[in-house]
This record gives sequence, structure tokens and C-alpha cells, in this order.
Amino acid sequence: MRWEELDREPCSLARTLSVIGDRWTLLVIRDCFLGVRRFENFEARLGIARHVLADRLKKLTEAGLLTKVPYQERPRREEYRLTEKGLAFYPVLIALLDWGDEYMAGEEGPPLLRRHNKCGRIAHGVTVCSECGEVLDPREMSIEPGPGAPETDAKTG
Amino acid sequence: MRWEELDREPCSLARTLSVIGDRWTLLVIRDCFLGVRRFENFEARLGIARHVLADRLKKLTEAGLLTKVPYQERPRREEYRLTEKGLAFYPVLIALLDWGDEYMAGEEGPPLLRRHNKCGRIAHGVTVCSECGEVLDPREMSIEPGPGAPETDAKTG
DNA sequence: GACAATAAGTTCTCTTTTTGAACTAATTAA
DNA sequence: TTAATTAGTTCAAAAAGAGAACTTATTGTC
Repeated sequence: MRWEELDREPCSLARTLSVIGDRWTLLVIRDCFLGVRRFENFEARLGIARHVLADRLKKLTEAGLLTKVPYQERPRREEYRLTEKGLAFYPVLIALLDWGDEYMAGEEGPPLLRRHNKCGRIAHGVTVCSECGEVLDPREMSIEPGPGAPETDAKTG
Repeated sequence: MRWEELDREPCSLARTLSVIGDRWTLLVIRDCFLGVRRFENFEARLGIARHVLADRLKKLTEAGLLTKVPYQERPRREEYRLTEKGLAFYPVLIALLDWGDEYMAGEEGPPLLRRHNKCGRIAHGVTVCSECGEVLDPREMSIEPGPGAPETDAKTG
């Protein structure tokens, strides 16, 4: 499978990876959530090669996760902001961060904590069922073909 | 920043990406959750180059997400199974899948649906606060240094 | 006993991607 | 006139990935 074919795979994970499945993209998105908006700031924080950063920002913009917003004219300068589609990525970040906090932090503990302003407490994410609210466990899930499933090979009638 | 340095970054996202932040690793983990265990099956399903697959399985095993279990002797053959650490990755998969279902599915809808056996309904994941149970919104979160935070540069005292 | 089959890799060459550094363009400030 | 700022682009060298062939250990078949 070549990488450009990934967004046509009948799998939402593969399709998502076609957008964010490279080494730098998620770090760029992380910085967006931290309020970084400008090319130079991304570069300084990430230590990414400039043309790779330019490429990733372009792809994220084309994919609709970021949008370019001018912040001055003469010379025209533009910054990158998360769209709704980009903001919707937050659960992915939380899941990755929480896993890292749990399994990749040393003895000292996680480098950063997240406080939920609404309840005021240090919190992590819990993934619950949209229908019944119980915690989702992989052993209690089953998959079935959806409306966008490819036609089966079985020659039924 | 070079890629090998990523697991020493004071950021749980960067550390997590040092384990799963490449093009193939998450697809391998997806297949593990779907019950795939053997080298030849991963290869056939993914269309990945064999030496890359060997490398990824080795790295995932070293990182503790997979473990090699012999399923026959003479000739000795081993298969790969998710550990607790690997199973704990499920919220990440759910988040990526749900985002893909929402934003990358065509008009037809998502290719696969997930049913929560416990309540019997088609479900997606919702990321809620571990403390108060409310849905987590990026605009209601703030970050602060954790116990594993690097020492500040400020020369205090 | 020789030969194909199976499973899990390893090795090889060629192509693509990434790195790191230097260069460009438009404009303001000194 | 020259330096500074910001957002890129270009280039050569290094690293990683693709695709195919090869290896190892063993069983089953002719």
C-alpha cells in the first residue's frame, strides 16, 4: 500500500492517518492547541526543517484542520488557526497525552498536568459510550459493516 | 529535533509519538485489536514491506505494547499479542476512528460501525472528565507543570 | 532421499522523504 | 543604504521505505 492510497481505504483509521499519520503533524497540531499560530513559532518550538513545516501546514490547511488568517498587510502575513475540524481532534490529543502520562512518564511523573476549569480539578480523559455512558472496553465492542462499507466479494444472487 | 530524541522530550505527546508516531505502527496496532497476531497475516492485510513490518513489531515489542508468544515448537513460531500497555491504547484508536467517521467518510457514511455489546447500540466514544464526568472541551482546559516538569530556566534564588 | 510448502524473518537495490543549511521576497526601521 | 523581520523555497547529503529475492527450520509428499 502506498501512502497516497490511504485516504481511499475503507477504514476510518487509515483515512485519519492519511491526514495526521506522519512524524510531525501531530506535534504541529499540539502546538496549535497551545496557541501557536505563526510559522516562525512552530519552527522554533519544534526544531522541524522549514520546508517540512511548510509542507505540513499546507497539507493541514488543505485537509481543513487549519485555516490561514491574515494578521497584517504590507507585507502580507498570515497565521494558522484551528478550524472546527481541527478542534474536533482534541479527543485524539487527550488520549495520546493520557497514555503517555501513564506509560511514558518516568518515576517523577508526567511533565504537564491538565486542569478542567469547569470542575477545577486535575483531570484526564475517560472514553465512554455515546449511548449508555459506560466506559468503553475493547472486549465489549464488536464491529459491523457501515453504510460506506465496500461491496462484498461474495456473489450473492 | 531528531526522532530518537523524542522520547526524552518533556511532553507526553512527543513521548507517545516516539512509540507510535510513524506511518505504519498505528495500522499494526489496529490489526492487533482486530485479532491479527501473525507476521504473515499483518503483511497480507497491510501490504507493508516485510522488513518494515519486522522492524515495527520489534519496536512495539521492545516498547512493551506487544509480546511474543510461541504457538508451536519445531519449527518454533511466535505470534504477537497486545499487552495491558497495548490494550490501554484503545481510547486513542477510538478517538482516531470517530474523527475519521465524522470527517473523512464520504457521503455514504463510515465503512465500519462499532457496537457496544453492553448496551447493544451502535456507539462512538465521548471523552469526559475523569473527575466530574462532563465532556472535555479544549477551551475549558488549562495546563500546569507536573511533577516531571523540567526545571525552569529562571534563576530563582 | 529429494523436493515443494510454510512461517518468520533478512538482505539487496532503487526511490522517496527528511535533515540542515543557505537563499529569496516584501517591507519596515535605523 | 543597510539590517531586521516573516514566511517561505532550493539544494546536497543522509535516512527511511518499497519491492523483490534470499535464508532458516521443519514437515509433508513423491
